Amino acid sequence: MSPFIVDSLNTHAVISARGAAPRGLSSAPMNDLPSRSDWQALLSGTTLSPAELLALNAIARLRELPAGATVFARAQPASELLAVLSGSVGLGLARVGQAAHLERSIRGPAWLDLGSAWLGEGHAQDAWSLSPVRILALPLPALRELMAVQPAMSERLLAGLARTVRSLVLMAHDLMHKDAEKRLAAWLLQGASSGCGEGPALLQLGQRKRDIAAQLAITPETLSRMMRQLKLKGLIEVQGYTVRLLDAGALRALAAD
Amino acid sequence: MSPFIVDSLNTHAVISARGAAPRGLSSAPMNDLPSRSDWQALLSGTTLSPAELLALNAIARLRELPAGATVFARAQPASELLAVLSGSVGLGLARVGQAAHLERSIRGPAWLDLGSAWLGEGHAQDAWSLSPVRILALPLPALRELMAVQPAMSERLLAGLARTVRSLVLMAHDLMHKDAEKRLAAWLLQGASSGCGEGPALLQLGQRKRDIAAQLAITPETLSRMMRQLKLKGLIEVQGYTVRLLDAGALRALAAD
DNA sequence: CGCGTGGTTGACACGGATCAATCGTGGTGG
DNA sequence: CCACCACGATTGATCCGTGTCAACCACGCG
Repeated sequence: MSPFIVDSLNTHAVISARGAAPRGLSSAPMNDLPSRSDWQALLSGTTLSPAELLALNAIARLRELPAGATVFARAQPASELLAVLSGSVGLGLARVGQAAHLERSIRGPAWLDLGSAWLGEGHAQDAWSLSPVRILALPLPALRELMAVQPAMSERLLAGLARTVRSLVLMAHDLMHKDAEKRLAAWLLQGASSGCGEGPALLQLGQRKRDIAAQLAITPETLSRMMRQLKLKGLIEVQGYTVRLLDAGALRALAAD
Repeated sequence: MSPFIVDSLNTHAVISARGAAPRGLSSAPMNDLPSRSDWQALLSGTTLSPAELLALNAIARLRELPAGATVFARAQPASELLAVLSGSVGLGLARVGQAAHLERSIRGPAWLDLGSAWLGEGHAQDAWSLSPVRILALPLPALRELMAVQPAMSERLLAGLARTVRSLVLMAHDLMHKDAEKRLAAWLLQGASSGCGEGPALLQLGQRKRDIAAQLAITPETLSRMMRQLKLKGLIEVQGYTVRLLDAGALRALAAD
């Protein structure tokens, strides 16, 4: 529940919560509108025109939520497209008494639920903030009007949904055909590439290990054991919440089907 | 490889291949164009206007393939939206020497790959026909023009992609949190509901049990054992490729999270 | 009639979950 | 300031689900 993450391997270094850390190196203006780079990250493809930006900012609604808040609930009617601008949100199945079943975590800026609004059926899963978050909502009626005027917007949304489909297909594939070690290796490689493109292949975990385990569909105990395996094999170096990929090639080979 | 499916429990009844059977009770004109009901099944929402039908038929390309043919290959550039009109297509990972890794099977009429074309990255998985199939292809450039003229078409496509996302989220959820028995129960219920809405809850399997097992991410041996379990519990009655759901309520309870 | 294919069954092995204990850390209250 | 506690991670022991391997059966086809 708490956004603060604590380590415990040998050194037990403390890392700052994502919500408390500066959100990005580029531009994080404290005004009430999403920044241009936010929009660009969400709506891929060619550069957004000033007219598009203006129209988007006109219909966008922003919400700020503390850590642990419910962003939306399963089966709750969806009338807006939702994205997380900063912070991270967990998707999965929330359960009343017990710990939630985290299935995916989305770190902003990225789409949260780009699809449910187009079907009249409500959200497919629960969503809750893992840190303080800024949520962007695009009401469907206004977006429909915008799409009628700006046909290119439709294609941007289609591309966004297509990207979601792609990542889900990949996830399903991994769940069906890869064991825990393979999935962890693949996750480390993906995290290292998307996190930042430096050479030494350093990786800040950025969330509780139990949450990482949940997304890999393994228990925290197994995650701990698999990390030790990789460490013993000399593929990675672990210091609390910092992982250094020592042999990306071998990791890739291990993660391959 | 063969479209003919043979049973073997006690009676070993023979069921006809889907490709050989009449495709539907409604309308399956033998002309070269998709029927109105095909379009309506693919592009959900409100009824398609005659103008929309005309425009779609103008850009649609049809392909007929025998069973076991490659529909598309992973990483192959995708420049069209693909659907299967009749027959069924397997999605997954084809491997040269060995049996393919079937992950999903699509029975027409339904979209096959509605997303890859919008990203410039090629298909995410292999696709091959499990029976003789009729494939519908919508070239992207022509579709773009159509979307500019008919903005409603964009929304139909978005809804289609959203439905894909929903089913993939559901699949990932099941893979993460349900054991083999739960997944089989859920699959039986889903098959019985979508297959036909009659009361007795009869279910024709319609594909090889090993293919069913592959989609449930279990081995054929485990599928056989799970079927026997459910039979012993009195939840289902099995006769070859016909399954009768005796206690849908108990099945639902078993399949629940 | 032999052979190939697909399904079922049993014996066994293994991956990963579960349960329980321990450790290190940070926060809290006396 | 320090004892105490909550929480997360780690480790070990054990159990269970499911994959693997092998044998066998039933059917259709050449």
